[in-house]
Amino acid sequence: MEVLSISKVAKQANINLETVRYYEKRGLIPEPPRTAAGYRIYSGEYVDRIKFIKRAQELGFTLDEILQLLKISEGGHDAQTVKEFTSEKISEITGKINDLQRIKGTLQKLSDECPGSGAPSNKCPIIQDLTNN
Amino acid sequence: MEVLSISKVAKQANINLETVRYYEKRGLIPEPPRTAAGYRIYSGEYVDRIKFIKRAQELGFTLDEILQLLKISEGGHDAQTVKEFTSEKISEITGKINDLQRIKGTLQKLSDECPGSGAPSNKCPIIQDLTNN
DNA sequence: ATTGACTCTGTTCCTAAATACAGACTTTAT
DNA sequence: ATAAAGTCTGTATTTAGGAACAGAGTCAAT
Repeated sequence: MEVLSISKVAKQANINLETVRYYEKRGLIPEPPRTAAGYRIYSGEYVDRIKFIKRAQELGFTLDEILQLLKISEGGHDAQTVKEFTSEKISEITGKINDLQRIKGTLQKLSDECPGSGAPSNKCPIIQDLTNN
Repeated sequence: MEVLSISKVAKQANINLETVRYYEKRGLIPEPPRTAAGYRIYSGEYVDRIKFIKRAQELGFTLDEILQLLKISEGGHDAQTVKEFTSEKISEITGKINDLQRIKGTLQKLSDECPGSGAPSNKCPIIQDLTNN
């Protein structure tokens, strides 16, 4: 298993070195083992975990929500808890997918209509996409 | 067409009143007409627009990105610009949808395995979802 | 064994997005 | 016509998420 210093893990995850420590403080990544001198020792799994965090953020999750996701996926919870949590998150995510698809559709239409022979009426109210009804 | 004061528009859009003015300053909503005394006069369309903004944020877009989305959808841009913008956004959105679907799948699996007869091995590394490969 | 590159903890600073406040005017309801 | 509620502009503060020091210790290469 590869061994990484904090600067290497940061570089591989394409994140600032200070942010790695910040995530540790937030509990988003486990405290890694240390060398005798106190240097943090990482493995590749940390890189994946950090990448997951960054991507989840881009998908609109806050760090607190991401922490919840990570915790629940690590097991050790009773069925009741898992059921409740997942079903709520799943419907939330389904809603996001839906809305993104609508926006995507609108952009597609906008693009298709655009080279518009001559029609200059390319006005596509994207707002309608997320108007619930 | 309904006429709304700033506090009403804020309430309907479920947003802080100050944020309405802030969005106006950022150019996210057009400057509304004013009464003789200088009070802003809104219509229902503003509510929709604000809701769109809030939701788009939840989908991971920044206010600057949302401004771009709104502008492009309002027409008046040359084909070249629209094509470039939309194709980039579309692929970005497609990526988001993809990743959300993966997370959703993992949560689903987690939930399904969970009531787990007796198996206490409900450990579902959600991180694998977004590990690009 | 000294120089340069890393890392440590702790504190400070920064940016985006929002929210709060101050002081003055306006409108509504009594 | 007066009090309460709403609004105005402009400035200041807050929060989340990070990024930047400062001062001290550590490691690797010459």
